[in-house]
Order: sequence, then structure tokens, then C-alpha cells
Amino acid sequence: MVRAPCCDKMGMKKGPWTEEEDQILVSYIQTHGHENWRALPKLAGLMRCGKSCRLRWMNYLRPDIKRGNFSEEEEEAIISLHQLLGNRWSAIAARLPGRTDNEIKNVWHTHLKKRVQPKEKKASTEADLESFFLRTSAGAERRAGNPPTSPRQSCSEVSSLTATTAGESAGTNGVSIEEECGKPLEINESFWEDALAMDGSVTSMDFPSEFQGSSFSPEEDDVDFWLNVLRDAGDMSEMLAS
DNA sequence: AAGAGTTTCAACCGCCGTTCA
DNA sequence: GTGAACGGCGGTTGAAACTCT
Repeated sequence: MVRAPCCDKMGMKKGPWTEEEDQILVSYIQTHGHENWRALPKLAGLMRCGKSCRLRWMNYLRPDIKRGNFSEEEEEAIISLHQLLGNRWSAIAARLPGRTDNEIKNVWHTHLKKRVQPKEKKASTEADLESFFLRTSAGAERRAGNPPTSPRQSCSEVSSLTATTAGESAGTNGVSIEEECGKPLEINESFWEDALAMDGSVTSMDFPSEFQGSSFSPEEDDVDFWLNVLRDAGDMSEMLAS
């Protein structure tokens, strides 16, 4: 079966947006919102595809968009996040307020990619992931009152870890990291509080050093952030192992 | 000054996951 | 259970701007 195009292409305008089109779109969204992108252009009187309207709004017309060049701190954050998340631009953008996935993707391909040596990148990412998981596992053991485990886990062993979301197997307020031959380790709010309390800062977890800059310090109570990082790191370790 | 080559970035395309009838 | 509709995402394109010769 052939899927229908996202909109009727007949008569739809393409290419750069004019100031007038921008004003129409902004005015319509401010008044009516954007519950249905497909229907929006017709209702607003724009000869544009709904997808085109959404892209224009999301990337350029939203009031919370930060314009202008990226700061050094933002660029460093992108490089660090890219090492961890790969080409998941929307996930990276979610950590940089006011920046869009498209903008980050562009700045990566035009500036930042050149800065990162591919071999060095892979090696450091593996080391960072190993260190990260060692610390998180150790933290859970420590919290459970068990002595630190040894020997060290290899990166391939790390890749056997899987994260499951709260409610699936770890109760109502946590994420569990299940090892292939061990009991589930519960990663919940208390875990992170304990980890943060090790010396009073998130950097004490030995999380990859790039994340320790002041421009990229999540709030200590931002548990969702760390849970997402954990899931993302799990995805990344699988990719590295393959 | 002008043509060629390079860089930048807004926008498009097609795929995927989710929702809903 | 199935397929259409839709939003969202990452890859790619191409015109404009810029730099070099």
C-alpha cells in the first residue's frame, strides 16, 4: 500500500518563508494554538504544508528560541552530549534550552564534527561509559550495604545491562538496571540522592568529565535528567558493542 | 572585478512510532 | 487486528553568502 502524502501537494508553496507568512502563522498560533498541524495552514490561510508550518514554528518562530551564535559552553555541551547520545539531535536539543535540533545538527556538521577525532572519540566514550556504569553499579551496591564489587566490569559486560522504565519491573518510582545473572538494581530517587551525597555534587559520580562544566550542570533534584542519561548511555553502549 | 570553490543553514523528504477509528 | 492519519525525527539538499585566486 502506498501511503498518502502528508498533504495535498497541489498548489502548496515551497521554499523560504516570507515575513508575511511568518506573521500569519504566528498570529494564528497565538490565537488558536497548534493542535492540528495538518489543518492549520488551511485554517490560517497559508499555502503551505502542515509539516512546513510546524518546522517553521518549531525552528524559528517560537518565542523561546535563542538566536545568535553558540557560546563556547554550548558547543562543549553539544560535543559531550554527542559522544554520549550520537546523532539524537532532539535529545541533545532538549538539554540546551532555546536551541533547536535542526540548529544543533547544522552547527555539528559545520563546526563541531571537525574538532572530534573519530578514534579518540570512540576510545574516550567507551572509557566514560565504563566508568559511569561502574560508579552507578557501585553506588547501588553501596546503598544496599554491600561491599564494592570486583573485578571491574568490561565494556562488553556493561552492554549487557538493560534499563526498564518505572512500573514495568521496578515498582512505581524507579528504574531498574537488570544484570544478566544478578538481582535487579533499583535506580530510583533515593539512589540518586545517595549518589549526589557522596561528596555533595553530581560530579562525584565520576560521570564523564565533559559533563562537569558549570554550563552543563543539571539541578541536583533533576532526577528525570539522570534517568534519561542512564537510558541513553545504555543505548550507546549497545551501539558500541555491536 | 569576477569567476570558482567552499561554507552555511533554512527547508524539504521520507521513514518511524503512536493514536484512533 | 488493521490501516489511515498524524507528529516527530534525522538525513539530505540547494540556494545564498562568503572566501579565495
